[in-house]
Formats: sequence, C-alpha cells, structure tokens
Amino acid sequence: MPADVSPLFRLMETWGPLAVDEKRALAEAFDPPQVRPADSELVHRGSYVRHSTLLIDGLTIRYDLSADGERQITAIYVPGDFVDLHAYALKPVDNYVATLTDATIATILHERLTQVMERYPRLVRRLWHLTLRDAAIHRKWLAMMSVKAPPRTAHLFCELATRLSLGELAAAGEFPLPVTQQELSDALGMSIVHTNRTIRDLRERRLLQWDGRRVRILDWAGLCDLAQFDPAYLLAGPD
Amino acid sequence: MPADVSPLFRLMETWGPLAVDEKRALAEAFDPPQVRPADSELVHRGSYVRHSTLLIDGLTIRYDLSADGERQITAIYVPGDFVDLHAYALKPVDNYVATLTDATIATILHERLTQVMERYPRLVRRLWHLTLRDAAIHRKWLAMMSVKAPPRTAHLFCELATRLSLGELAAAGEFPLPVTQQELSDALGMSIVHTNRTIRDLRERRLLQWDGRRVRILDWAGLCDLAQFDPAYLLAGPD
DNA sequence: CGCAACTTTGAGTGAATTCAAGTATTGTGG
DNA sequence: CCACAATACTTGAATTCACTCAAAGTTGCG
Repeated sequence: MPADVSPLFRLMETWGPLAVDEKRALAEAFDPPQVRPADSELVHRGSYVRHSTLLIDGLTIRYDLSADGERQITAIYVPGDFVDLHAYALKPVDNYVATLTDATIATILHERLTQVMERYPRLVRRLWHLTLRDAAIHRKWLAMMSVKAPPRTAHLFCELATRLSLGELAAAGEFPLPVTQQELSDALGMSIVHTNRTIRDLRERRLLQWDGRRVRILDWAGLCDLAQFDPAYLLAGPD
Repeated sequence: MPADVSPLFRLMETWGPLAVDEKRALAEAFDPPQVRPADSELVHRGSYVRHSTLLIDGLTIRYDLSADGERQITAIYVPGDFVDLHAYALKPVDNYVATLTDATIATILHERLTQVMERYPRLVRRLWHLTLRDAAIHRKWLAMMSVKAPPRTAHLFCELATRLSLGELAAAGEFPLPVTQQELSDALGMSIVHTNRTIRDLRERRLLQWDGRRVRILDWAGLCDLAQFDPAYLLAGPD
C-alpha cells in the first residue's frame, strides 16, 4: 500500500495543480509509512543518508548542537513538509532531525526520487519551490531573532497556525502543540525561564492560551499586531 | 554580448560538471551585465519582480526591516550566488535586496529561465541545489544567533572566507570586505557598539585584522576553533 | 580645510540569563 | 487506586551580556 502523501500534495499544489500521473508516480516512490514515537532521532549530524523523509502526521524538528551542548532548533516541520530534501544535495547532512511528537513519516530513496524527477521533470520545480519556501521561513526566523521575546514568541505561534491551517490542522484559532517549554525555548533561542515568562505575558494580554497540548488563539488580530506577522512569505506565487 | 556568468558555473559545478550546451543556453538567457553602485536597492519588499539576479562581482544583501526601523540582514551574497531565485516561487517578494558594495549583476527574466529549464531539465536540479545550499547557510546563521558575540562574529568571517575562496576571491587568508561596521552589525544581529568591541577582541586575540576594506586572517585554525566552524554545510554532495 | 560619515571608548541601563527553590503534573509499580 | 518518582512548570533573586546614550577621535572627500 502506498503511503498517504496527500498532505504533501496539498502543499505542492498551492503553486497550482499537479497532473494525476505525476502525483501517482511520486506517491508510489515512497516507502510504506512508519510511525515513530516522540523524541526519536531520524537523522544524525554527519551521517550520509540515502533517503529523504516526508512528514505525514505529527511534528518534527531540525536542530544544531553547539559546543556547550545548547540545542538550537532551526526548523519545525508540520504535516506535508518534506523534512530533509537537503540531504539530497548536501552530504554529509549538516544537522540533526528528530520527532517532536509521535509522528507518521514516509521515506523516499534518493535514487527513486531521481528516477521520478527524470520521468516527470516538472516535479523538480515543485520540489525546488518547497525548498524556496523553507528558505523563506528560515529567513523570517532569522529576522525575528533580533526582536524582543514577546513579538518573537507571538510570531512563532502565528506562523505555526498559518502553516497548519494550510493542511487544515488548525481551525477556529486552535491547533495542537504538544511540546514542552524547553523545546519551544530551543526554537526561539531563549532560556526556558524567559520563555515561561513570555508565555505568561501573552496569556495575560489575553492573546492566546497554551496548556502544553493545544494552543487556543484568543485574539488573532492582536497577536498578529504584536508579532508584526505578514503571511506573505508562506504563500505561493504563480508557478 | 552575453554576461560572464562563470562565477555561477563555478558554484553550480561543485555538484559535478554541466554540459556545454546547458551552460551556453543558461548564459545566453541572461540580460547584459549591469554595474550598480553600493547601497542601491535591487528589489523592494512587496514588489512583484519578473526576473532574478545573478551576482557577478561585489557583495549584495537581503534584509528585513522591523517595525521600529531595525534592519536585519538575512543573507550576504558573494559572486556566483543567484540572489533572488526566491522571487521565482514566492510573490510578492518577502524582503529587500540591495548592493552592499559596487556590484556587477546580470538579471534573467523568469519566463526565459522557465524556457531554459524546460529545454534542459537537469538545470532545474542544479538551481534547486543552490537553494538547498542557501537554506543550509540560513540555518547555520540561525544556529549562530544563539551563541555569544565572539564566536558568532568569527563564524561569519570563516563562512565568507570559505565561500569567497570557492570563487577564488579569497586566498592566503585575505579577502576584500569593504563594508561598514553598521552593516556587519545588521548581519550579526548585534548593536554597532558591541560589534566594534567584538572586532577589537578578535584583533587582540591575533585571530584577524580588518580595516574596513580587507580582512586578513592571522590564525585560521584559531578562528575556526573559536567559531566552531565546520564547512560541511557549504559543500556539495554527489548530485 | 572643513564637513560628514564612520569608528572608538566610557558609562549607565535593561533584557535575558543563570542559579535556586518550590509547585504542579504525569507516569508507574505496588 | 494510591504512593512515589520523575518530569515539567513557575516564580524569585542575583548576575551578566549586550544595549542605549553620549561624546571624543578618525578618516575620507569635495
């Protein structure tokens, strides 16, 4: 049984529809889906992987470890994201990938991906577009690193809400985020203490609630205003 | 006369040689090269551009402006870099692009790029690889944002030296960097005062010298050690 | 030569960190 | 189902890294 890669197609088709045979060929190139528990390492820094990973359900992260053991999360992936296309061009891989929650993934061998791309060259452009979007997200994170903690934190919630809503996983200003404050801190590049206080600040401003499992956005306009959030960087242009 | 796009090919061919006709077709798709003075805006945030820009000589940057007017530079481009391939997939463009120094650029219309890609599909993969590498650089910058000022600053010098040396613009531990401390500060996400003191610190440790025009690296091993620099993220894997 | 832009240094301030202690929650074995 | 351990969260207090403010040098250029 081929993996259910529909979350990927939903994202890829934001640039316009794909042909049926393109989608079938790509879907069939994936290995059967696997379920991984939270906190499983999927890719080790420095390893030579011969496959890439599609996230179907759950959350995964990419991170770097600094010399003193600090972890900086450089990306949070949501269902539909191709987690390490990077490995296709850059070997050995330059950082770690792990599940953040229980997750369903499907891997694809690079040689099979190459075959599909050679047969359906238009897919390459779409995969490239995914990478362009990932890069835009990285740039936005970079830009947010130099603003203060409340807008930085608010921005991450805005981004996740928007990205999850593309896969219809966020609705009515509510979405699952079953992660620890430590993990959120590593993504925001702040200490856990400061993250805790910043979350409290957002709660006291009645912008959102988060109990460690689900986020409830109480005031989307207010949150966007604080974060200076503009979703343009997440949206596709014409192909 | 077609533009001299050889710096681009030098970078693209780190993943293996390109065919002669692929290179010719791509080279001929560019508009004639233009010279732009330092501090010229090439792309305005929110605009809809119909071309991308190849940097042939000089330095350019990509940056975001925050609400309070602070500038965060999210990328520094060196000769051979394709500056805003992003615009190809994401419109309107999500941030600004400007020259940092006097620069020679060549633009390419997206429609012409599309034509070349359809005729030579293998080029798409190479362009994609460039974007994967750009994303890897962004991730490394992100990771460095959470380390202290001296290693962060040292890392930027290591990265630039390595990237410039691929184009043979850095040799014998020396390369041009005719930028202001304010510009460097915006890239590092630090205040100009702190950047100034950090540069002095690096000089006093006898790791490097920089007079605002050229960087002279005095102790490459020491600099890499301070920065915990590992060039793996800049290097191509097998295609 | 004199203005303008940039660099450098000092001093005070503040945002975020570390250290530390205590509370709440979750999971597990008896 | 409870007791207990382990993990996660919360808050206070002291510290520090980096920032802002301010002013003095320096350099480049018309």
